Formats: sequence, C-alpha cells, structure tokens
Amino acid sequence: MLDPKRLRNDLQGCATQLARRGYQLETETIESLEEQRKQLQVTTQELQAERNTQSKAIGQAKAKGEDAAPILEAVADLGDRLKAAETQLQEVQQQLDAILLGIPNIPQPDVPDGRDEDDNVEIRRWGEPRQLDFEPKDHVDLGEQIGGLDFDTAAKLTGSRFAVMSGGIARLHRALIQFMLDLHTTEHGYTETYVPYIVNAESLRGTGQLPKFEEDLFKLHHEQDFYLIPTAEVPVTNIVRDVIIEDETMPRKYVAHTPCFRSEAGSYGKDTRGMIRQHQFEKVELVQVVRPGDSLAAHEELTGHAEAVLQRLELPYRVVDLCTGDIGFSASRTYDLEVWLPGQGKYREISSCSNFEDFQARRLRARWRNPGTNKPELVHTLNGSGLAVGRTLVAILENYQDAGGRVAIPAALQPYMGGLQRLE
RNA sequence: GGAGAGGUGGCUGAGUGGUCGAAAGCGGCGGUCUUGAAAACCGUUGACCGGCGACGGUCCGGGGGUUCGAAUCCCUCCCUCUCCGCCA
Repeated sequence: MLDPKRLRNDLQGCATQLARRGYQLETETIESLEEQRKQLQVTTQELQAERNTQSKAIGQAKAKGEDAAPILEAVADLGDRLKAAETQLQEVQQQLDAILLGIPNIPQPDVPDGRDEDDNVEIRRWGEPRQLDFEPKDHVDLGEQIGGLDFDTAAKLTGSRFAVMSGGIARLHRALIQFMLDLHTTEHGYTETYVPYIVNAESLRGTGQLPKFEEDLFKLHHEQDFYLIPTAEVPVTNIVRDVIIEDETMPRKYVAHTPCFRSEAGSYGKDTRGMIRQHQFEKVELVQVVRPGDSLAAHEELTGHAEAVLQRLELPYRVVDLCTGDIGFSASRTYDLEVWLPGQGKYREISSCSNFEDFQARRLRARWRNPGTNKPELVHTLNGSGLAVGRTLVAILENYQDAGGRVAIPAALQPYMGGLQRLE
C-alpha cells in the first residue's frame, strides 16, 4: 500500500509515477472520496466529542445525586445522528480502502521504463553456455532416458502441470534443497525457518497477493479463508506482521524451503511441456526485513546471495533489471536471474529478487523502533528466490548432459549425493 | 471430538456500566547521589487517525449488538491454556 498521506498531498505526482508502469490512477474518484471522507470525519468526531462530554456530565450528575433527566433529554437523538454519520464515514472509507489496496507500488526512479518483458534491461552475465558438439536434449527427454521424471503418472494422480520424480533425479532434487539451505545459513547469514504452507487471507493481504490476485491461488474448502501458499514469501514475511522490531534484532534475514502452489490461471498453453511451470514446486526463499535506509544495499546483497547458488553450481546466467511495465504489483524494483537452458536455447527466469520498500510493511504494520527517535517506523521488506528448485533441476539436467544423454553431477552437489558423479 | 478456564499497555497483572487510555509491579528512558558502578530516591514511559498548531478522535483478541455512556452486559468468530478421548 502506498502512503495515504503521500497520495493525498501529491496525488498528481503519484499518478505520474504510477503511469510509468502502465497504471492509471483514478485521481478524480480519489479526490471526491477524500473530500467526502474529510467532511464526514469532522462531523463524526464532533458528534463523538459531544457524546463524550454529555455522557460524562450524566455520570457526574448521577454521582452527585442530581437529576440527570434534562441532559438525557438533550442527547436523546444524538445516538441516531452519530450512527448515521459513522455509517456514512465507514462506507466512504471502505471505498477508499478498496482503491488503495489495488494501487501498485511506485517504481524506483532508475527502474528502466518499458511496457513488458521485451523492455527489460540485461545488466550482467556470468558464465559461458557450453559449446556442444551434439544436439542438446531438453530435460523431459533426458528425464525419460535416465528414468525418474514422469509427467504421465502425475497427470493420472492429479492432472496437468505436476511431476513424479524418483531415484537419482528425486535425490538430486532433494540435494539441491539441502545445498541451498546450507549455503544461505552458513555463508550468507540467514536463519533457517520452517513455516505453515497454508495461510489465512490476512497474511495474503499483507504481502499483496490479495485482494487483487485471488485467481492465482489455491483456496481451501474450510470454514475459514485458507489458501495454499504461492511462495514462502507470504508466511515468512508475515512473521513480522503487527510487530514492532527492536533495533538489536535488525536486519532480519530468513531462509525457508517450502513447496509453492499456483493455479497458473491465465497461462494456458504456456510452458506446457516439462516442469518449467507447475502447479506445485519447491523453492528456497530469502526474505530480509531491514531498516528503511538500508533496503537499496540489501537488494544488491540479496541478489548476490541468489547468484552465488548459480555460481557454485556453475550454471551460466544473466541478471535482468525488470522494466516498469514488468515489475510485480508490490515491488519497487526487481532483478530477475535467468539461467541458460540448452534445451530451449535461451535464458529462463530462475529467481526474482525484489525490494518492496515500505509497501508490504504498511499493509503488515511491520515496524522498527528507531533508536534515534525511539518512535516506530515502517520497515522495508525484500525477498528473492534462492532458488526455484524445480527449474534449477531442469538447468542441471540440460547444462550437464553429454552426447549419450547422461548427466554429470555438479561438484558442489556431489557431497549431497553420496559422492555420485553422474546420472545415467 | 467431549468438558472447563482465559485473552487488558514491551512483560506480569488489577479493574465487572459512568471523569478508565486504563491501578500496581517489572522492564525502558532521564535525573539526584557516587571516582565509577550497584543500591536507594525522584521524574518519565503505548499505538494510530485528522490538523501547521492548539486540540480533537479511535483503540482493553476480531466483528456485531444493548445503552445517554461498554475493558466491564449480550451475540458471533478467532486464539491460548487445562483435563478426557483419538492420533503422525
């Protein structure tokens, strides 16, 4: 959520900033609602003040044993008038809130302008795609040859966009998770965290998935509004919801491995082959909660932590600065990490590292007590995949294949595979 | 699943219709004293909204209701704890 004060004081400025990302702010509607809100709030508060003083007077009169009847008569209709004003105020406030919750974050000034992913800007590359003297297979064919990657069985068990893994591939998948968690906890200073895979609506509102993106989520049949998490970002970031964090425990750095569940509504026909786009996938997620002044540096640092995984695995990748038209709803800036996939002959997203500044924190009421002023201030939140495990598995299969369709195990993973050097 | 007890400020905990945003203690902050520290003593100490400000308003788990007036009464939901049953 944007700062309502900023929106009020600089509506046109906000509209201009938001237009960069293709969002049209309904300035007239907001202005008119805001005006109504102000009036109604003043009226309501005046009536409340009157009720308070009169009620106090009644209390005092009764305490002294005086007759309170005249005052009671004077305030007879006050309750009704107050209720009417409160109801109107509430209605206007709700309309205003609904609009406010639907406004995306303002991009940072140096985010490149653009309409869609074609306007994203590559900022660096790491590693060279291997020169192959044979026609590379994609991970589906490799999986079939090695055995242990089975989409047909998954379709029988559930439906499309699921996978069954077994044997060496299943182990490699698990090894990746262990490797990533170990790297981030022992070398990057993150605290390993285990969280629920089911969250309530309030948590999803806090990180920005609700109310706007409900169709992307799996909702449970349950008395309460429960959803499967689309990313660990939701439960992990919500750890600090409604919390005032003491300075000594800042910054907070969490790493969590969870499955992620996405309905992929609206992506029919996209990435239908293989395990690039699944309804269920594993991810190791990095989340940082930092002091408001520190988020730009933290964003670079966190992106570097995600890159370190690819570097250890010796997978060629590039870093892309998402343009204003492509960054997510809650983000002020996002770097995507794209890994080289020989089976597709292109770079594909494997991690997305975002700075949300105070956008999520405001929804979460996540604050930090500034030792300088001793006052609570909104924190800044960030997160990034470190990494998407399924896609990392795909990248290893495709980048480490040989002419015979066998797959070497990256050196960094061999300790996690009992010393095994290749899948065949 | 059955029975019961609770949810109050950073923490413990009092308050069961009227100057209660809320006693007291702890903790925090400032001060006196001290070479310094401790102890003792004194003072101070919640968040949010509107307003340049004076100030006004809201908040005692969430929501709704009764009342001139609710932390206190009623309804409902959520959460925690204890006992029994079941269970990875």
